[in-house]
Amino acid sequence: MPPRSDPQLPERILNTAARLLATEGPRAVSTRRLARELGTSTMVVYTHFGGINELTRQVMRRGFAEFGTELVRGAVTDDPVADWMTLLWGYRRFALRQPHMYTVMFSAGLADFRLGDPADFKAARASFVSLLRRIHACADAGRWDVQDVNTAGEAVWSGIHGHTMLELTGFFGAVGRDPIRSYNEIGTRLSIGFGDDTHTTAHSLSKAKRRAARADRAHTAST
Amino acid sequence: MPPRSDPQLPERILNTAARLLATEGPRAVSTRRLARELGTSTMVVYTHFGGINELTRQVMRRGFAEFGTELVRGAVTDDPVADWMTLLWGYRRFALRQPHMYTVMFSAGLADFRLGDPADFKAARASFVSLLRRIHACADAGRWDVQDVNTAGEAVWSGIHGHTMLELTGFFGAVGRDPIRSYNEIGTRLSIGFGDDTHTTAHSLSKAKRRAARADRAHTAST
DNA sequence: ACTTATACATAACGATGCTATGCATAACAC
DNA sequence: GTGTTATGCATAGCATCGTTATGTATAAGT
Repeated sequence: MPPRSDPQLPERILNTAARLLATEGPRAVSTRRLARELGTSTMVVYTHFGGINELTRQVMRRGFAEFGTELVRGAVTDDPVADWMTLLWGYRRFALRQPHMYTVMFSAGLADFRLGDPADFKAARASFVSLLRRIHACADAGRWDVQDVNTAGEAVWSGIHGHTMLELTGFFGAVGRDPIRSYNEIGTRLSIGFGDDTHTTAHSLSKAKRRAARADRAHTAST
Repeated sequence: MPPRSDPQLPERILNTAARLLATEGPRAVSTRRLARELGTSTMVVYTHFGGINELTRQVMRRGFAEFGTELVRGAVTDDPVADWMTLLWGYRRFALRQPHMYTVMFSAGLADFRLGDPADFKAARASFVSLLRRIHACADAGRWDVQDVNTAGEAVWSGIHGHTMLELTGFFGAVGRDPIRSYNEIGTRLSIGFGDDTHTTAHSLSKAKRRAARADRAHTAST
């Protein structure tokens, strides 16, 4: 019953919104800007998404999917602590590559995201579950002594999320400090705090850093 | 040369802005809303502050001052780890009492704040320094083995900042988890990770929690 | 072929930050 | 005491934002 000149207009709106978010930040994702980019009117956002908030939620859902694949990427080896640290570096890599997306996902938008349907929240929680799995492996291997995996996961997530937010706001650059060094510190102290030996933790750390460097090179080469 | 009907109008603007931020959040702090509250025009914000960003910076400066006094409040005892954990609970207490202020201070506004004059940045860093002092005490007492106090401080700050942001966005409430439990976990694992004994850390933790409960009661009684 | 429903454009409302303009007045020079 | 000057403030307007009401053209159903 409608004209529907372009059957995949919703898809194009989503792509444009994601591109504008990545390149120019959240403020560039406006109904009028999208209409200008797409050659349409501002109404298309409301016909297909119901508003700018709902559109942002859809973009966030994509972000969480991409975030999830980034976190699962790392292989499972015989060194679960190194595997865990690899996930930590993957976490940081995603945030640095998509700073605007990460900021929207975990600060401004998270509250709205939570209020939506439970399916949305599960998308966000999926990335957290992959962290829990790595923690569980460390406990199973006898490296860590973890009573409650969820609590441990929340502590780890707090550390890497806080560091990421501080790094994205430019704190480390402003005081001339190295963010990699403190990121190492978080992983190291937590691993020891969970019961691992100091030297084996250091060994796992250097292993994970080598993997992270390889992953960085692989990405920069592919793009 | 000016009429200057009210010599302390800037002060009143600041007070109103701080009140609106605390009670209704950042979106309520607009030039038109301020003009309505104060019975003036929107121009007063520009004559006295140059714009809404500069006004926000001034409000943040106040926030950091209050934040600093909250963090220094705790006494220095013969248990430096307990003193450090007391600072952590004070950190959380401030954020929960002034959620909007904390959010502006450490996410949206921090970047702008950094770009201002160095005096502003020192105000923000002062609260960080009081954290470093507590860490130094733990190392001096032989409880912790810390190579670089700054790096350790950044790791600690990342943990408590990340946890605070997650709690303020409503994450723990959404999944039905206890934020106090994971906040304990952060302090405990980091303290052990820095080299402290597991049992003495637990002892210091319970000591700090008793102090925090007392501080909470003292505040609720005074207000 | 006619009816119906709907995707989209146009236009407008209230809100935002900010700027240009004008005025009334307090502070200065004498 | 008088005149000049500079400035705090109000008014009005600009561009932008999200959203809604309205009209129209067209694809789908009968």
